[in-house]
Amino acid sequence: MSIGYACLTLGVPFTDMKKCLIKNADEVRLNQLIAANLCALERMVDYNLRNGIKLFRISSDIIPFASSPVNSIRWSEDYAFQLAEIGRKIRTGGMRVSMHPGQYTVLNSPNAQTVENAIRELDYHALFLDSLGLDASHKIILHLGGAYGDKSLAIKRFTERYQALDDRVKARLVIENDDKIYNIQEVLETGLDNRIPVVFDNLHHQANHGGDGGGEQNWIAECAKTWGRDDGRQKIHYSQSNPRKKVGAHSLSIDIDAFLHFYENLALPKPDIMLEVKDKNISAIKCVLCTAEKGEMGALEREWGRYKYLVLEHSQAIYNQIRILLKDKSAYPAVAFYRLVEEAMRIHIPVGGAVNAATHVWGYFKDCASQRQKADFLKYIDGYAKGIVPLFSLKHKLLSLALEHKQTYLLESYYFVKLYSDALTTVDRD
DNA sequence: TGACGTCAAGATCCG
DNA sequence: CGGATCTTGACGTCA
Repeated sequence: MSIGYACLTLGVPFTDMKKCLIKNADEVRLNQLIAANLCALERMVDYNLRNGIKLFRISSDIIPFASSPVNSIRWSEDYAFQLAEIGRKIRTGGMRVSMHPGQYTVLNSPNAQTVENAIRELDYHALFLDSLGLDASHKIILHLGGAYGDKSLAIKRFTERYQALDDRVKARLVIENDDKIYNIQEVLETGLDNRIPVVFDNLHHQANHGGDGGGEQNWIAECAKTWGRDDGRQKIHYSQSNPRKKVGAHSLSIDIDAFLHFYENLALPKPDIMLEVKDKNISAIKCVLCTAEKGEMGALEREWGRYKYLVLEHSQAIYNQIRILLKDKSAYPAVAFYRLVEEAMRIHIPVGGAVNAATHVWGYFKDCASQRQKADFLKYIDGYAKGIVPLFSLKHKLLSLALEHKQTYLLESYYFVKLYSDALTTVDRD
């Protein structure tokens, strides 16, 4: 059983996917982007393996405009060496990857051009995974598509077009219930009829119920039957909703107690679990460490190193509690640790806490920073305390310093993860 | 015709 | 000029 995350790796430098506008997509630009994105992918794979993350979704943006005529680069040949090397790391590390074409890849459309585009897009995804040298257990996930006023006809069109796909695509394709149109019952029927493995998505299921087939654990058990010998372990998608946003929106982070409740109810053998959550790899590590059969204290201490300034700015008291919790090196209090982290994150940042944390982080630079940088920092922290400078501007200054002075420990700190700062200022209530 | 979802690029503003 | 902030793009379906 593996737990993983989708597409983006937060808090790890130089893992961003680069893209461009279609009007700027000439051969030179596209080659730059492909080369940069493959480097980024390799960094993500390295990071995942360092952190025990064995499941990962590769962004469809990895090769920009791959299925469009604007991109005529023979990337699978020109970058064969890099692709093979990344694939070798994935295989030898025991990692499983997947890809998920977006909501605009619609195989069952009545529009012939849309279908042709969808087929090209699926061919691209299969070629990418083939170029990594990975077997058919590394999947491509797709939704059934639109309803067009007649679901059974639309499913029939999906089936016909599925059957006509290239064998290399068919070997990898799996289908998933969506939150609006096709519920798990309909997807499961389609999967059984066509021998296509089915991915159960719990949040889509909440939004779009199917039939009376019992609870989500029953559906997961039914979906298990669609996974054949060459398909690898069953996969599911797990996410929690963000109560501050409209229904169906993914949560900022995974609530560990709710996750463990779900996890413990899973029948054996447990499926691979792809988390769909805003804080991506950060929640993936949380769930990996909290379900580890024999946890290593070192891994927990590395996590604490990444969380500490973030926790400190929210609550000095919880910061102190975690330090005490982690003193006993013979224990492995992963769940207790994450409960405290979550509790800290629910506390609104006090000005004093933010100043305190920023001052701690500044401590890394006080010997190496120039006079100008020092004056700059003092100006920012003073401005923040007076309410003139926003907190994220102060943090941005510190992040620039960390980059310039190559403080790799700080660069991996969750203190700088923009998502957590944004969440404090963004209110999107429905 | 706009909302949907997503992220970074691109555009623009500001000091 | 560099940094901060706002807008656009790329896709297809559906109300």
